[in-house]
Amino acid sequence: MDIKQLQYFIAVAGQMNFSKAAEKLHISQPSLSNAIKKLEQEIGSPLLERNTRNLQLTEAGELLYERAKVILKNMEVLKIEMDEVIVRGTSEITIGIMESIKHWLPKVITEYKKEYPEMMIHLVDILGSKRVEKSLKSYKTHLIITNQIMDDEDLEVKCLYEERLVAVLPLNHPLAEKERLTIADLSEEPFIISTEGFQTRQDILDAFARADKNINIQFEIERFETAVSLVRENLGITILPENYLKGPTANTIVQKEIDCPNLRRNVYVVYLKNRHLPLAIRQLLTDIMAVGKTL
Amino acid sequence: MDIKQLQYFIAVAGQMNFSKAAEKLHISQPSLSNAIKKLEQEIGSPLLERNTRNLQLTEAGELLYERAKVILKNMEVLKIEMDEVIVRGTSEITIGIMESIKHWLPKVITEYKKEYPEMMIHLVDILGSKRVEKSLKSYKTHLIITNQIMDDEDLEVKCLYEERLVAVLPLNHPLAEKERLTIADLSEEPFIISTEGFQTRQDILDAFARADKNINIQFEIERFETAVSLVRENLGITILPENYLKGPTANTIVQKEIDCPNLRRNVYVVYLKNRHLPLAIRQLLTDIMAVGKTL
DNA sequence: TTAATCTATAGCTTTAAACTATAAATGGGA
DNA sequence: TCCCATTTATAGTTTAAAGCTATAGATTAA
Repeated sequence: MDIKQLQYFIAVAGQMNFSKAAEKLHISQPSLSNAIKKLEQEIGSPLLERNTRNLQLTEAGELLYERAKVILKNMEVLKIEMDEVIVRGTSEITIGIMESIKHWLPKVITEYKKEYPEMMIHLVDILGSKRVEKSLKSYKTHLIITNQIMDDEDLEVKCLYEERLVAVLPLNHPLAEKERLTIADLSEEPFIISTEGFQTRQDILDAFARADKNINIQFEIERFETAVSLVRENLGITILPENYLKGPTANTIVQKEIDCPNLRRNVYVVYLKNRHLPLAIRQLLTDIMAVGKTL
Repeated sequence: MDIKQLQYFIAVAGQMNFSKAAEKLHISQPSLSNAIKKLEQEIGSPLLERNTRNLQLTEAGELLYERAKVILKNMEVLKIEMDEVIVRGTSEITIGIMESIKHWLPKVITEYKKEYPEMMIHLVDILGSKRVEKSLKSYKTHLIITNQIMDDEDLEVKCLYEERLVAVLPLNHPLAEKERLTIADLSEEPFIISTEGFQTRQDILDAFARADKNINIQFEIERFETAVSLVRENLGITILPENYLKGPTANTIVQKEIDCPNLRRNVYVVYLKNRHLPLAIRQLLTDIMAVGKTL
């Protein structure tokens, strides 16, 4: 029983048709028939009930199909890992990011590039917790930086830093004059919030619920940048992570601390626990993890 | 990258010697050298640092070694499962048991044999919780019947029945006359108990601890039969599951209920969650699980 | 330097996996 | 009912690769 035989069998069981499976495998139909026949002899039992019209898996076939899929998946992952572990002239790394880390990630990458100039870095936007999991488990991204709270035993989650969420108001907004701002103050204002699936949306809704106040949602957005534009146009107010507001944006709106100790979020770096990360990527991970201290 | 190549590499990495690995694999040394060379070409990186005196794994070699071991293990398990799923004239099943189920297991097997007369049944004694886990995970036993409390996510644990633990006294023992028996009554008596690692030992010690009473251990035994013999010879008293005492033993000692609601134990059937059990074994499992209702 | 030990190379043989051509089986439609 | 379309199996041949033996080359210990 070798890998090729399992691949052939998976193709037949997947297509439920020898001829089409053979085509997909780029071999002739008789070769495939022969290969399956040999596999059945080796196992000592038929795997398929053949009929010129219908194919059907036997009990043994069903079992082999389930198990072989897992083994082939492992082989695929092995190939990916072996490719990555090889020290080549140039190598690649893919990081899933969210927009609100723009204030520190470029600096970390600049430093990293001095040590590893040959590394090609892909930055991919990842939205929502399900995509975090999927992106990592399909081996598409090496690391993901997110504020999504992940609860999956296959994932390693490291907290980078904690930051406050602050109110964002248009210039000249009445609330900007107030000494102290509470959830109650924001309750009746037209509110701009992230769409379903974003952790920040949940954090904000939780804070309003705990304060037992209503929230008057008028806009749902996917990017903080959109939220800031809407605020600037006097269409509503919002709550954003304080670090996101650093930089040129700062003078175009008013940001104000809110009297609410729970209005905070954590930023994590997440990766697959069992994935082998080559040295160059482990180094970037270390650099990223150090960012919490310098912030 | 196929299974054979991985096997060859594992052999070399395990022996750290091409010639000895070749011998173990029953192929010539040049064939093995060639095979590893081809594997390295395919992967695109050396797996071993060669020296006529010392071999050493490269980083890629280390990674492949770890991953390949898992894949080969999966292949082995697959072969076992495929062998078992095939309906042959005669087939085998191995059950791990403890002695204290002799009062019902033979009956279940008698009934089962009427339906599956061709099944060969191995009964193996299993002592202690670590051995339960090991025996299942090495695919040596299909099912284990035990009172050990197992906490392992790979294992499926089904409770068959609950039974009382009762005091076992020699004939004419003064305590046999008492109307009601408590832990306190047993506290100073010379006590016979199972050795470390048995659930029943823990259950008894827990009961004494909860009652805040001393236990005067004089004998440690591995089999309940031994305990009963010692009691019969007036060397001490003990506590055993009530069902164990059914049958001819019953008249040679005195058994007495103890005023202690926690002095009970559960009997479980345990098997590997992800193992494919062929129909004939699933049927026996069903028969065993039905025993709790008839008891 | 030499002997011992180990891996690599060269050239040959054998095995098995692929191909093409064709036969056999089956079910649907004329 | 019979024939055709579809699909899998068989036969025979070619090609590729995996194995073998013999031997060379490299390294260390004596």
